[in-house]
Amino acid sequence: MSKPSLPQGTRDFSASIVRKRNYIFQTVRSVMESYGFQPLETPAMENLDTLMGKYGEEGDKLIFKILNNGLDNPAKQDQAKFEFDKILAGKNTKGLTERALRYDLTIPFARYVAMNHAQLTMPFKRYQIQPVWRADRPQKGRYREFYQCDADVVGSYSLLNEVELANLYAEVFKQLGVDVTIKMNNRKILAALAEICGGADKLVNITVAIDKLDKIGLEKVKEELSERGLDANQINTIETYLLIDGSNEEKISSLKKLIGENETGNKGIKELEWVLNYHQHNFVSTHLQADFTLARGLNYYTGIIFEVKANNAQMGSIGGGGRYDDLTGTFDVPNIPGVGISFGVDRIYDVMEELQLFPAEVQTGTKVLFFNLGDAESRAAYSLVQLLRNKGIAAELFHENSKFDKQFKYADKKQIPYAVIIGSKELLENTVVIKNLLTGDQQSLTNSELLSFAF
RNA sequence: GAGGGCAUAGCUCAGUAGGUUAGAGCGACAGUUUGUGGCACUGUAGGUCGUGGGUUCGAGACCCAUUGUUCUCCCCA
Repeated sequence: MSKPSLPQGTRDFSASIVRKRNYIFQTVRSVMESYGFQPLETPAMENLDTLMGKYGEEGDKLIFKILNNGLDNPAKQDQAKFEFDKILAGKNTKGLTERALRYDLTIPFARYVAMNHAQLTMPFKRYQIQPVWRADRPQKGRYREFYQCDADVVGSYSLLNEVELANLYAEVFKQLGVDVTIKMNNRKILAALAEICGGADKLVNITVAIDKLDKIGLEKVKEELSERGLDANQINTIETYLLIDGSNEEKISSLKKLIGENETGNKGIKELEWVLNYHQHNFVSTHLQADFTLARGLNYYTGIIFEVKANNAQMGSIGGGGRYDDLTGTFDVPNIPGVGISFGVDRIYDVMEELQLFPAEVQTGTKVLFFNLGDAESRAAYSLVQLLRNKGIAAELFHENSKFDKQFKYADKKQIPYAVIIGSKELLENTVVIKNLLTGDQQSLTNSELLSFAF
């Protein structure tokens, strides 16, 4: 047996990391619950049909497929070889694989809504926190298994959803202590820009190029636009658009001049203004920023789009989302609109680690360690341990009758704040010695005093 | 899909121009010290140098291949 190892792009999480990650999950979960979102969990695997073709050609390649069982059955080997040849010819894969690991949470959610829409109370608000898998080449901050954390509302066209989702973002990051900017734009505004630049068919080219602005800079974006077939005049218009700056109000008024009478564009501006103004007098408004350079790569967005950036950290977006019109159309259930957001848990973790935002309490494990000084002594200790555990205090009895030295070291390593010592003398008197391992102070307590001790 | 870097003890890494018996720190274990820890000191264990070939009198080091890992680009979270 060779050295055990981990599949590429996966990670083990040790205790302190799990605790910190759970702290993020719990915060997100409790805020989502307080906004009326309900939990949903879907299977790790979906039918391959459900996933294929939903993420574009590149995405299809990154779906982890699960090999069918029974392919090694001698009676079926000819069939298996025949199916394999079909795959080599680029044809269907049913004979060898018909299931795959979930690639994101959105399509499984759409599948769920399509299957259950008749029973669901609309608008339906769900959140989902589960791992997803991608056969991507791992690199910094990118893994083959990672968690997504999504909240979506389907069956409602109301902009109040966007208002609440912006609020939800602000609330979660306030609770986590991360100072953020919530950037907002509207796909309708980008669509208007495309129309002004000569045609709606240019929309995808324009959004893909603009999406890279942060990364590659204005000049490179212009080059890319040129490569994608836009002429100098059109690029000039886009540049004017990208250079719009100032406060939210100033930006919108500049944009209105540029957009002019374009109907889609004005609708988009109106929606954006409405959501921004809704938050005028609360803590959310200081975080909201109209940003017309925000594009987002995914093409299914049709209305307002979001992206969250941490203000004090070098890090890409730590959250994103937007409105899409026809989530379940691909499953033949038309006319269910939706809007959703997502939290980038791994990146949020990195930001919080960098800025040291995890509270110390996150790490507390065992509160008290009972020393083991022999069979009779440890029996007395064990019954006290159980009583403390029943009171919700994390307690342990050291399992070996080892030297003091060793038991102390165990407590140190696990950062256990209290030690309780029951020796022959204490055993006779029904008392314990409790020692604060940080200060070194110790005192003698009766057993009943120990049970009401403030740990 | 394309292109780089790295691979030596449980962990982090040294290892000069190829030359005897491959080192350090941390960690583990034991002792100083069997009812009071963290420190200190002393000692012990732990390596077929990722794998397979090749060059050489001689390879941890050089060459080729292979596997793993990591990073960049594409794409994405």
